[in-house]
Amino acid sequence: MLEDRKLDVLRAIVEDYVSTHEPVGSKALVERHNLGVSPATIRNDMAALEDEGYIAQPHTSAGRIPTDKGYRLFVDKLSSVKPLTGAERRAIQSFLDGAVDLDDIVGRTVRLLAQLTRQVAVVQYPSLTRSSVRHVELVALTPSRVLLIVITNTGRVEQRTIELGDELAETDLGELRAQLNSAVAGVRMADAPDRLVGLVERFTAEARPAVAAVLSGLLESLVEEHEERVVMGGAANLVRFNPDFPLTIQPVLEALEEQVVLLRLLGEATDPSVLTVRIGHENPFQGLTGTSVVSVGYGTESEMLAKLGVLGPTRMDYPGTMGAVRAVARYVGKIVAES
Amino acid sequence: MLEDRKLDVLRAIVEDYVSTHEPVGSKALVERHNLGVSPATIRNDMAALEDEGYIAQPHTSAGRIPTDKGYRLFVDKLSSVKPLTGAERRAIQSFLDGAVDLDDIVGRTVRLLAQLTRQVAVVQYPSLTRSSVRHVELVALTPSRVLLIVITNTGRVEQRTIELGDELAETDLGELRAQLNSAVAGVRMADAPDRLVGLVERFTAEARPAVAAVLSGLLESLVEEHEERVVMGGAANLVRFNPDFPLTIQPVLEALEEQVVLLRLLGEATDPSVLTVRIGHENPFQGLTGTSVVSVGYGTESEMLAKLGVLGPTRMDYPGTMGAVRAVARYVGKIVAES
DNA sequence: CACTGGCACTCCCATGAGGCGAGTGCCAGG
DNA sequence: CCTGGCACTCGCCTCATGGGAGTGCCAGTG
Repeated sequence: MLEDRKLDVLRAIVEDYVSTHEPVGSKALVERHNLGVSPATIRNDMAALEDEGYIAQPHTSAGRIPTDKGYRLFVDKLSSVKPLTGAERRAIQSFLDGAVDLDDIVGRTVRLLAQLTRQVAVVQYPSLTRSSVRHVELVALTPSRVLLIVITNTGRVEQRTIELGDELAETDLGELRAQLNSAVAGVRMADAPDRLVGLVERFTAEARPAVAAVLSGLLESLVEEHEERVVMGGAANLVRFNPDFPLTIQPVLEALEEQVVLLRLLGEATDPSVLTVRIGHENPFQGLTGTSVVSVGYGTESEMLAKLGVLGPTRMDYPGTMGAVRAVARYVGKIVAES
Repeated sequence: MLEDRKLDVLRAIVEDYVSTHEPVGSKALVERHNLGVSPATIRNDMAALEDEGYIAQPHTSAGRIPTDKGYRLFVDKLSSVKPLTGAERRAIQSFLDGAVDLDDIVGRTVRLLAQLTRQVAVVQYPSLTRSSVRHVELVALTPSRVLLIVITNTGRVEQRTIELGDELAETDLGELRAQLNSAVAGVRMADAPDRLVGLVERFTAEARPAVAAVLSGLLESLVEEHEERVVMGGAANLVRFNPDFPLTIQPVLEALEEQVVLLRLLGEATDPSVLTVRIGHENPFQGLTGTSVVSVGYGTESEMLAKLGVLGPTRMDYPGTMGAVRAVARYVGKIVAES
């Protein structure tokens, strides 16, 4: 009973603080929520909550604000993901259905998430390691330089210029192209390297150095932990909807400019369909205290291709944000699977 | 004589204000620059400059700050582009030389510009319409579907899937590939369509429908007004090096998120090697008062491929910024031309 | 034992007065 | 045409003051 009410009080504090952005006091609390008890009683509960570390006072004799620990409890136990309205779902669908290619899908998703949550959106491109090779192309630039192009089934195109160090006859180039494609076309990126073993031996001794150069270039393209591309958008929301945020905005903006940081923010791979929420200090970076990240994987039913998420002040509307992130991830997953 | 000194005074005001970010008074002026006259004299000149609209007082009895008109005169008449140091040139070169493909070049250029100028950098991808075809590749996905890949001399790769509506034999496909390449390889995108006229007739009647489909796909790729891509970076600099800027930062951030706006900011096509400076209200957008844009074209010696530039507060170091922008544009032009 | 009303206390913050200092415009003299 | 002097303006910093919101504690009650 007492415990129950304490949790009610915590929930009320979080909700009020999120909507007003001001420390909330005992009197305001009983007025806005019908808790059925007097302010004095609430004060006792608040004192207890403070002892346990769920709320804090910015100054003596000010109202209370939730701590990271308080938000954590709120997210884990006191709130439920808020489903979107039908109109919102339809809007998402029609907005994403208009996409024409992968870049477009990702770009639209970022804008959509940013608009929907009024926060900063981060979307990762579908991982290369899980996609398969559709075609390998070789184009002679000069007799000793070759442009290597790898096309994946997710529509991504990887290219690199390779110095052969030696000349390679046009016929050998054609032969190599054919050999490469029959070896790896349709094969998953991760499995492709195995298929290339022993391929050098099929060429004449004089062609081998050049062939080896191409192979090693291709291997790099396939194996190399490709910097996973990440797109970010909605930075203006940082300022627009967070009037007091500007003070701490700089480290956040800096963080957002680093691809590596964005990737780490999205978190380690987990089950898709499980929302991850990192609150304040739980984030792996300095300067992101005061910032929370809501992320989730997306992909086909069977496997996760990448992640997407949203970043905003710890003082955010978690149920709503989580609902939006989850919904968008589902639609994007479907669209990527279809294409 | 009098006119000369008035211009000296304006120059001094701009320089001091840029470095201190504070209104500059007559006394400070004679102390920091050896103008050889007394503060009272300077005051008369300042009064005249104010009447003419080159400087203004934020409040009565504060120092003066340059107006947009003042900056304009400074840029046009009173300053010269500051060349970079040898160390800076070497740094640019080595940083850009490490790039492996077009995306990488553009990405590095943005980071470089942002770092060098400590402002927001904007770089446009080399325009497709001005580049030439390096190679056309056809890949049979199924007997009736072909993947068309166009590689440009600027390193850009355009792809599209084409439904033939009909089957095309592998030999015909090879023949078509050869014909296409001999027709358009090395030809400018704009001129390429002419070269394709009459090409259909060289194929057998039964192959013609499929060939025609490929041709029309290729024509679309060549002619279509491709959305010009623009990349932006260094938004954190807005906050970092402009302590008072945060107040007006929001409209700027919003503008920077719109590709279309970025494109318009870089300005209409002009001669490469001519630096464009837009100061404050000269920019075509609300909310960019207080913001200046320094931009320039880049490309090969003979023609301009795209533009790049930098955005910052009107109170910026114009000579230095212009020097950096010009130098980076030259190097990028070279690199794009070589690759 | 949990809840309540009352009360003294703390401390933030808005308000306003006062003083300092930087800078100006103007003027008379060189 | 330049200069030194001088009165004046006005932003800003500092300090003191008062109001108000909120708290903790305590004694009283069902």
